[in-house]
Amino acid sequence: MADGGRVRNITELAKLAGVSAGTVSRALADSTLIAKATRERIQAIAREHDFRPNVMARNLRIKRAGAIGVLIPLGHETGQHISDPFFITLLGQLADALTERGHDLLLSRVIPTDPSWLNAVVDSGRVDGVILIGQSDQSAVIDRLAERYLPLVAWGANLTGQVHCSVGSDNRKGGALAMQHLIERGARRFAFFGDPIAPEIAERLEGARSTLTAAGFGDALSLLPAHLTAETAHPAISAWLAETSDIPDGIFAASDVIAMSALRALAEQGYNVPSDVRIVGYDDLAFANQTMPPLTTIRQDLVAGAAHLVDLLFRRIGGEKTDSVVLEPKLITRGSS
Amino acid sequence: MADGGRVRNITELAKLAGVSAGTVSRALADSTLIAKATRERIQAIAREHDFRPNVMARNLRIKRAGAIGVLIPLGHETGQHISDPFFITLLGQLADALTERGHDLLLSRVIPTDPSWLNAVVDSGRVDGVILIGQSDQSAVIDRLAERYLPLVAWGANLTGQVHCSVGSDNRKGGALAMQHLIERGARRFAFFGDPIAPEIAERLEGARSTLTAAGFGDALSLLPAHLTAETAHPAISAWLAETSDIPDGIFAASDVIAMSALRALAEQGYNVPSDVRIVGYDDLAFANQTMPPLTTIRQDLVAGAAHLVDLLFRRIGGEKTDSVVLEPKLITRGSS
DNA sequence: TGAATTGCAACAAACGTTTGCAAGATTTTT
DNA sequence: AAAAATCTTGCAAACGTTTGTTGCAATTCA
Repeated sequence: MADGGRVRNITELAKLAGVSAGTVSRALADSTLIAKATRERIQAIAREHDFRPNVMARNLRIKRAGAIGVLIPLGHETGQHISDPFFITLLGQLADALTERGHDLLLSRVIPTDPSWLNAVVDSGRVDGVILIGQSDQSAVIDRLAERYLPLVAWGANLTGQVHCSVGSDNRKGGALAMQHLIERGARRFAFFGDPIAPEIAERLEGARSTLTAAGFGDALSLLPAHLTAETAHPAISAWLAETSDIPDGIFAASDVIAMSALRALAEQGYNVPSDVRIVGYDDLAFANQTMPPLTTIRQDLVAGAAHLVDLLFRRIGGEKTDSVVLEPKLITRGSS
Repeated sequence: MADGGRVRNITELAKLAGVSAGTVSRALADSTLIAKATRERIQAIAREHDFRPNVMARNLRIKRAGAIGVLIPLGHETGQHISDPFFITLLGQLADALTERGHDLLLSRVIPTDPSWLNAVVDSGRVDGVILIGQSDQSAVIDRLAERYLPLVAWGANLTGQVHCSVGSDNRKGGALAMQHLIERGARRFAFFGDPIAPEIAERLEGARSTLTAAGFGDALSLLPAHLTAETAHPAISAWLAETSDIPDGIFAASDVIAMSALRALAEQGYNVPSDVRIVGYDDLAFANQTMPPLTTIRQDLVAGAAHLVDLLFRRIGGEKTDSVVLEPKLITRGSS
């Protein structure tokens, strides 16, 4: 108690304890270089005055930042919002994993205007490493930085020839699984909802396409390639449905968010899911089994993904040159198909 | 281009430019104390070498942190997750508003074990101010800190006698609006889904109760007071519905997340919404008009809320002793009632 | 008892900035 | 042409830590 908050720095505390600043520093770090008696005395005084050493000064001296930058690059579409459930789910996992490792999470929603957006945060010295949630259309920029800056990992696609370390599911395989399932359920006219500008989405589309052609449905795949956020998906899909003459009976949505909007748009226009149209989503977010009907989807294990991201990042901070990780996607069958 | 990344600090750049470190510092800050010619020359060199001054050192000297701590206190229930859509929606808004003001967002999901959890982050000097998303059951702890630490604002309830500055909707009024609406739609047996341990929820319940008694339905309100997260709500509600003999025909859920789970549980047990049961939620999150049927709910304007939070915070950082803000809740009528 | 070892704490130099002050160079004024 | 005013830059002291080195006592050893 006493005069809580009086002591502003380690030197003042030292004066109070009648020792030098260095001794206080060591004492608070519980260093055995300081006699146990004085150590405990100093710690007691610190506790009494509710003193905590300034982290910034410490970090400056130590040459570490104590924080990890988590960036959400919104390259192609500024409308895409940080509150996208997918981002958020991953973010939550990251927050937990990072605090567990004693690091803070510095969140930045960044719209890459000039190509130095990434360097700005890296070179500022505020962070010990960077986790990118998604590559957007910035894969080249990321690669260029990755050549000189090790502690950087990204959620997303693992393209051939890619320099930077990524974690993501096997999107091609995921796309194949989804299409396979739709075919098995008897769908014959297919559609893909999603914007292949993002490499992940492009891969999902590729997987879907090749499965389709392999099964002999070569060109039965329509495309709604608009960039679909939680906000824009529903009107876009409604409009598309209205103007499309031959409604598909098997829809593969590039994300659960899109799938959910499709569910709603279809219901509004009087179609029944799954008897008229079957839908498969992607991600298996928390809400996927809350929809009506519950959503069949391709599961990406975000818990494992987040764990991988921070594990790889810390190994890279330690100097290791880690390889990318590709997670196995899994079909979760529910009511929508 | 050249040897990108060579220059590690301002002194090296100074050597390169043939000037002193101080001059470089001023030049990069575009201070008119430095001749325009040298200023531009130095800036050019800095650009060429892709140099950015170390933010940590700068902040230490300047005595500011350049970051705002955003804390999510999970007092009563560790199970509640950061990915709760409500938290996230607010978080996204905050991220935007803070970066706009040139501050980083330091995210912490904190489980208050000992009562110094708040002091720990405040006294560490890592942040210029703190925004709490929700008070959980820690109102007393928050108040105690608020007495000595000005730059602190919280989303949540504005209790009488409360010391700390808060932003939130008029929960009592919101509760009243919801109940009023259910009554008008013809409901006669009411239920409240939510845990009044959080002060906000308690106020919503109070508002609902007093409206009910005023309308002459004194004790027609059943309570499902379990703590309801996105994960736990559905099973809890399903169980409650199964064991309750006289199902209510008007449900007021303390949050949209709970309402959504209720929608699903009711559908599964064969009830029709809104003809059998009417439901009103709280929050008006993005997904509220995506449910089937779309959710009638009490809207909290989170965009305005977030704007208020950062505005108040920065005024407090500037030394002003601001008052709390109470937002007007608004009934949004949709298909579920 | 004198020398060698150990334990403890103080000193001071970093970490990479910013900024008040002072000094040298240039221009303006009288 | 000398004095005053103005520009421009360098110097050095902070900011609050951590940590290698040094010095002094107290202990152990021969």
